[in-house]
Amino acid sequence: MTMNDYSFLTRKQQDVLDFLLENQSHFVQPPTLDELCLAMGLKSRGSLHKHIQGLIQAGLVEAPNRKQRGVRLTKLALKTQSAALIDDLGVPFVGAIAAGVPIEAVENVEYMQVPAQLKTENRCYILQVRGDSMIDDGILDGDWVVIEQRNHANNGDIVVALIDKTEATLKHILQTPRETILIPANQTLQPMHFQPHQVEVQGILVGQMRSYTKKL
Amino acid sequence: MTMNDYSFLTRKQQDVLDFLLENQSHFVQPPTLDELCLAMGLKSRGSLHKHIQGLIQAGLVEAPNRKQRGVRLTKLALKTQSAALIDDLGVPFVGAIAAGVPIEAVENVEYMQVPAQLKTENRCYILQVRGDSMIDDGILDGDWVVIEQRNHANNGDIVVALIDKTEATLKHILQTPRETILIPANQTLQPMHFQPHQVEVQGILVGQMRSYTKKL
DNA sequence: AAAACTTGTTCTCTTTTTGTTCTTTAATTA
DNA sequence: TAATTAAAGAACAAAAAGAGAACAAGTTTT
Repeated sequence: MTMNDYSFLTRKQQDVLDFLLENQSHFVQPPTLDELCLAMGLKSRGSLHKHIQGLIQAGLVEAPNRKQRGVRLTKLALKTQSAALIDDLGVPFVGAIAAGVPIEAVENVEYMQVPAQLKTENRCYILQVRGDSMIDDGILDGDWVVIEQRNHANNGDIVVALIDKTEATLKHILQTPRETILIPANQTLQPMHFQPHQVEVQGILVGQMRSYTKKL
Repeated sequence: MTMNDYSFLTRKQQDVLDFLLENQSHFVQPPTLDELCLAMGLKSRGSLHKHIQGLIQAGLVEAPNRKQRGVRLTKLALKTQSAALIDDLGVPFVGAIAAGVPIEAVENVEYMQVPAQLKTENRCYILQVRGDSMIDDGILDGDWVVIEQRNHANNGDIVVALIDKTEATLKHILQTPRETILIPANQTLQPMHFQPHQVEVQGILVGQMRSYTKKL
């Protein structure tokens, strides 16, 4: 199984690279040529040496250093790996959403590590909830919600809706040909009725998170 | 923050460090060079001495002290060890918790990548909530909760409590000298009163997650 | 207090490991 | 068949690891 496809690498170089990537860890000593030989089923260091040289030329393995031995991957190699395996970057936290106020964006976008279960295949982002309009659905003030970026929704979905291009809010949506209704999950609040063209779906709720120790 | 990169250590230095980390708890007193030699199968203190010097330079072993002998690890060494374990694996998902039923453990422990905001420095694990006993706190059936492993709690904390060593439940806790009260967050349910010795705290709630797409 | 023992340190010397280079051999391709 | 490529193995130098002796400063035993 090749994890990365560097077409300019030979077959054996690929194999070596894959092995290094799989067994790489910050906390383990990089393997020596002999150990790599054993792992790859070679009997001579000399044979392996040529492949390593190729990987060094490709910038995927650190240039040898008389002082620091072992075959270690470069940052480049590690970077391309994480990009290939999972989106290791996480999900961007873009701001807070309060009923009736546009999304207040954060200046420096942070990325949060989100478990796979809380996101979808498609582009997602994170908002922090302000207010109690969804409290009956167990979405409290301060919760983070994972939103899948979309411009359409099904009836009953919880959506990020932009009203009249000015106000953003998190609500249940009910769309009919004549009107669009945004329904809070809070017995003290009333559903809001709009002309369909007034409401723009910006995403649907796919995940939610809460911290009981860090409040902000 | 600098990544814990031990790659500047030589093989043997790493071996010695590993040994010290693994057996650290077994030593009443920090081991002497001779004891370490014996343990590592060396015949000369002089050989070992060089490796220890390397570890001292790396800040992983305490600088020697004529008065206080033995090889002792620094705080840094202990810290980086636990950091290595937790960061790589994520948080283990150990099972489901329903009011009045022991935790049903999953057979193959999965690890979930949890955002830093939802966990603490200490050991955490994940449970899936069954039932509606905490619904007024916005904790719904099917939610995942992140629990910090602990055996004590403060009044008002939401805890995983083991009752009479048989039933596990997620509730608010109120401890007095005479009794321990477990309080559900559900208007239709009553607080439960116990003798203090009947209730065992297994952890406190530090984070919570919900998926709107994957139900199980 | 003196002798004997521990413990960490330093030194020299030897052995082993490791990366490199080279030649030879086997396998594959043109 | 000639040319190309990959592997094996030998040889080598530098680094790392090890053994053992010697020594100083402290402990313990006598």
